[in-house]
Amino acid sequence: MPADAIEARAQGWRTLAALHARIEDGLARALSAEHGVSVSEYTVLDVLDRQDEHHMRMQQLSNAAVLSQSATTRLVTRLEDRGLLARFLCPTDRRGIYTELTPEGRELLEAARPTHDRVLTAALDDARELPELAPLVDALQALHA
Amino acid sequence: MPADAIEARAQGWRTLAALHARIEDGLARALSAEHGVSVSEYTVLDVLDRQDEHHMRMQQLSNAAVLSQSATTRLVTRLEDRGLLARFLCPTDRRGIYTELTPEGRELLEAARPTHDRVLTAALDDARELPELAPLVDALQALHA
DNA sequence: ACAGTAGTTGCAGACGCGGGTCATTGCTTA
DNA sequence: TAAGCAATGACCCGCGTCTGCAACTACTGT
Repeated sequence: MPADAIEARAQGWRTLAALHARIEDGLARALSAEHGVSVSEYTVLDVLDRQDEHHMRMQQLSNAAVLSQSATTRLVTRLEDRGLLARFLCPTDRRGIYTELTPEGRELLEAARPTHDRVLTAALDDARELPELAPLVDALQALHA
Repeated sequence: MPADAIEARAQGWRTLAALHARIEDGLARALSAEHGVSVSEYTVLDVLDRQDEHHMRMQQLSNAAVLSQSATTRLVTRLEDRGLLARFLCPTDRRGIYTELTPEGRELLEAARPTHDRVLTAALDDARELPELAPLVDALQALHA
């Protein structure tokens, strides 16, 4: 592989990392301030809600949130303590534990989603103004158009 | 703004976040295992090396690494303690502090860069196989082609 | 068939580390 | 004197690693 192709990849990665950091930071502040949840927590609630059966095993969850198994346990425990989701044993394999949103969890999610979308839009528009990030923003828009 | 445009942005963000997490995780493990530096630390070394004058002020550094001022101080201190970079007073404004790579730092960076590039390439190729990430990977490639 | 045993999987707890925030201090510059 | 830059320390949080425990699976020999 030619050297400039590698450099192009590295540069792409730096761009992606920069954009990610900006968005993540904005989301973290807004979600925490307005709804008391971290980005990971919001992600878990969101993923659970999008799930067909509305429940998941811990491992799927940790995969979706890109967290370690241990971190997932703690995150779910936090959310469970706040009454936002519930654990129940998997009937067919009692090692497994399902989690599902409670009504309170769904309520918070629906309250937080506008915040999430607003901040995300703002962050993207913001990044759109920076010459080094603008191309990636556009590419992102085009992905699911 | 139409609802499906918002959903498209949200989906784009989830894709970006997922790809970012995968790459970051791979880089973190490899850089830590093979060279004993975190991604933030590598980033700082790399940014310093790319700099025209090969030195930067703390604030620029914290901006580049997306860290708080406090975290930047601690990070620089760690690297300084390991002899990888050095601090010196900014001659024109003695409130400012410049940091620059030491020969050891440059050495480590040059040893680590192949690791970085290898893992990055592998992570991208890996993501390229996943249908939900492939389009973004391609878009990233095209950015700096 | 069946009990025994080893290995695997799913989750939770303990520990250390790096990061964020806030407040304070020491210089330096305007 | 007021404002700016960096260092430092206290404190809290959340994550990763490693370890442990319980439940399940698969293989073994009788």
